[in-house]
Amino acid sequence: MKTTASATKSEMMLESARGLFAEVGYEAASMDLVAKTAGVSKATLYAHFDSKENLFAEILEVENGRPEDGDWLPERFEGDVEGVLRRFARGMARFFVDGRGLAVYRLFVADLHRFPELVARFHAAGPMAMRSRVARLLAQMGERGALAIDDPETAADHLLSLVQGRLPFDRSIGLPPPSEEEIDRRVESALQFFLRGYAPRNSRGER
Amino acid sequence: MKTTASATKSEMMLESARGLFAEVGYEAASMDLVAKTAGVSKATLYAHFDSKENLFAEILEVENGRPEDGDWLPERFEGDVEGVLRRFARGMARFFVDGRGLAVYRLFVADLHRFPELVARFHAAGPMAMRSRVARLLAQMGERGALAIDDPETAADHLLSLVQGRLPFDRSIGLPPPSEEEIDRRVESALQFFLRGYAPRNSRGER
DNA sequence: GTCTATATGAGGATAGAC
DNA sequence: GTCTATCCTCATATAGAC
Repeated sequence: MKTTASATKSEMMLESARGLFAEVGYEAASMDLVAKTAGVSKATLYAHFDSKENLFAEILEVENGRPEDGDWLPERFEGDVEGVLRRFARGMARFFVDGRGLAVYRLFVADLHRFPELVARFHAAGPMAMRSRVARLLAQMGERGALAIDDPETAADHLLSLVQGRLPFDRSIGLPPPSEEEIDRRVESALQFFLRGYAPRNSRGER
Repeated sequence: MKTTASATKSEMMLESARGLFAEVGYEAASMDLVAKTAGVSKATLYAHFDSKENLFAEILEVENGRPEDGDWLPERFEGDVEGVLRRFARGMARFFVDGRGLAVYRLFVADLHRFPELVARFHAAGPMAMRSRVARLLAQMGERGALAIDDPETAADHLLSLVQGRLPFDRSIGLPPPSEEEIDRRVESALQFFLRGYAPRNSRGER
């Protein structure tokens, strides 16, 4: 079964490259190392991917565009606002402390500027797609009067900025991950602040 | 005047390295290029700085630790809260769109993890020092009853996260700078949101 | 498709003359 | 202190056999 064997090696190479790029960045992930980790020769690696840049682009596209498989970002709002937003905020905070969000964040900031032709596309497929989904959720909460949302996109920016905070930055520079309790503490204070700022207006039009 | 000539060459080298590191990052800023840009030979460069890592550390320490010379972050609070915070927010947004803040942000995220022994010190001297100054300012506003600040450090995190938002990230990956109007629009919405969330409580202890 | 072996070039660092 | 010329390592990429 040639195809199966081929597919397996292909997947090994992709998987190795994915892990190495995310772990050590573009420069430090040499093709030698990728090949060695995947258990193939460099020539084989180059037979599948024309160049290192090419390999990088393919990996990043998959990582970046893959919809978040966690169950913390629902497609539509049901239930109580605070519970839904807390679930989302906790999931996203962890996504940026140890998960794929952190890996993509580092690769974007450290290396994406070298591939100007990829910037717009990846930005739209990654960060902007996430913002759109959050904005849609907040808009639904606004429509039901559970929050006072004038501009969903801006509100989404505010929520995302607050929940991420310094987490991806601190992690990227090499600081150790905060404890679970510390993450939840930060998430909770950001969440309560967000809910205060976007609380529905009362009958006199005040907050 | 040997010393003057020496000092001049020294400064040329430092200035070139500073600009190149900030512009293209650690890897892409080769010692060949630094020397060429400074108008000296590589041997001269190495006579002044033992290694590239050494040069990087010296540059980053100066850039990072230099107190912000802009006049948008006052040492102590006087005047009206909204005006002071608006001035601060606008200054900081621009600092992270085109200024030294952006350069330091990129160097930190992209390259600092390679120098584990520098992380803690630079983090304390840079981002944490900024946070402390903002926290002090917010604490003073809280003491005068102009804002409801329970935890100044956390409030400072919230303000900094909101004002920076996606700006340094977007700029780092290679997106063009937003217009002046766009910056001010984002700053204003972040500011109004912050003021809502930290508005002083009324006589019944409500917001 | 996959391997071993190698071409080619870039970049960090140094030797030795002045 | 400063230069020119050079060493050496390592990384991308390829040639050629199987």
